Amino acid sequence: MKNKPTTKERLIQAAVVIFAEKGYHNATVAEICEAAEANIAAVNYHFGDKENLYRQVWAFLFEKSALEHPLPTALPETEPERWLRDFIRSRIEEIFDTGICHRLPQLLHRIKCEHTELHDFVFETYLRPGHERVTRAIKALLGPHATDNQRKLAHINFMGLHIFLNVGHQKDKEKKNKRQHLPAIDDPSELARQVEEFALGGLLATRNLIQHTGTIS
Amino acid sequence: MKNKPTTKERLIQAAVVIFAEKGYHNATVAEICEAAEANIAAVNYHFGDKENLYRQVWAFLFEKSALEHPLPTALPETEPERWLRDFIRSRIEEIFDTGICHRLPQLLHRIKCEHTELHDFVFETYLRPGHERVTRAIKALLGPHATDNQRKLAHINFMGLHIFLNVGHQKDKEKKNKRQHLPAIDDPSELARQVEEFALGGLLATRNLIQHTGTIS
DNA sequence: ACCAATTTCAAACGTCCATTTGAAATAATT
DNA sequence: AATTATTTCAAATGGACGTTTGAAATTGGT
Repeated sequence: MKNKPTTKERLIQAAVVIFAEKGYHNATVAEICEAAEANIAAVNYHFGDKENLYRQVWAFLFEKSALEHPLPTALPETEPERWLRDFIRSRIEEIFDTGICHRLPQLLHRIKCEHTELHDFVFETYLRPGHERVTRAIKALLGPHATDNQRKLAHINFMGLHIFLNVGHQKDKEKKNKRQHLPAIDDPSELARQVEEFALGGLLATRNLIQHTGTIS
Repeated sequence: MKNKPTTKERLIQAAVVIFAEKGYHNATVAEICEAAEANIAAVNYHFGDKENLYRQVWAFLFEKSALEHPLPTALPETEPERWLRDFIRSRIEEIFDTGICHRLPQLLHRIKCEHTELHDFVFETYLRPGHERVTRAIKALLGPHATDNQRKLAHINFMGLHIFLNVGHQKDKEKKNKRQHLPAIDDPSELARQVEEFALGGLLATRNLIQHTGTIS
């Protein structure tokens, strides 16, 4: 009852881990094949080239994580504050997922660092829907007086929180021995709570700023 | 009255730009030498190797930017809110500096992406003092009830704002044609104002959360 | 058992890039 | 002017890595 996975499957599995830990450029085809117990030529045979393997890894991982850590179901416009809180929580649970799903934000962290068209491909293919729903929630929360520029900046500030948290977490994973940036995460839920609070506090303060200063036009 | 800079100086100048735009690994010695109008062997002759050139670039840039965009002078403990606001403003002015100084956050953005001991070197050599003063300001602002973990997380959230803003700004610079993440920055000061407001709003909300839920201990 | 298609394999190829080398050119010293 | 030290230069070296190749091994169908 071994049912050893096919070479192709083993390559994907190995590539998920190695791409996530080292990024696209620093990962070598040789080490992926070695980890998958496959020949050096296996990647090119089964996937054509390294880049296509990378795309398959994304497809595999994203599909998996979208099931376990989906976007909040409610409409972002109706209860924007609630929606944004749930969104953050989902992202943080994904970061600290103990299964395979934490490889997705890890991979995301990596790809943001390499300038390649792969980044655009990933954003357009996988990230845009979530991005647009955040946009709508923030628009609803800030109210009709906010300018597009103010919304964009608030969006950046909002997203920066969990994304940067992810960066810190990835760094901590890399160097287990050294001093850690993050608190020990005995309880991701409590951590998520604090990030939620910071994010909403920031957004509401932004709303106040906008309403009090008013805008020309 | 030409007074053409020495080869060594030209190499540094060229390397600042190229390292900042492409990062350490993607920048080649050949292109740096070409931009500096120097021979391919010039880097090794004047600096020993590529890595050492990189360190010299940091020393040069950091010194320059520390003069133009210094940390706030006040003690972080006395008026933490004021100090943190000034800190953010200084960082944002640096990001949008129109001279050479914007290369520093750009370089910082790059180095965070490459896993190399250079990152640790840079942090320990240049960034630690600023880091510690932020720590103290946040500690003062959150009050004595906050746990170390809560402070660490608040610190991450706070720093994430301008760091992630920098990331977005760098991305926008890379692909001028494509859709931009950030608002057009006609006025960095107004942008800084909104980030300040978000940051302090977030921190104060965090303080409220801590005081209301209370901590065991 | 035989043939054809698929998959695996070790070796080789080609490219990119940091670094070295040793000679040539230039500057500094006497 | 002659000698020495410094700097520049083109070419070569060597290593890393993605990809190709063609033969060998395995699998599937009849």
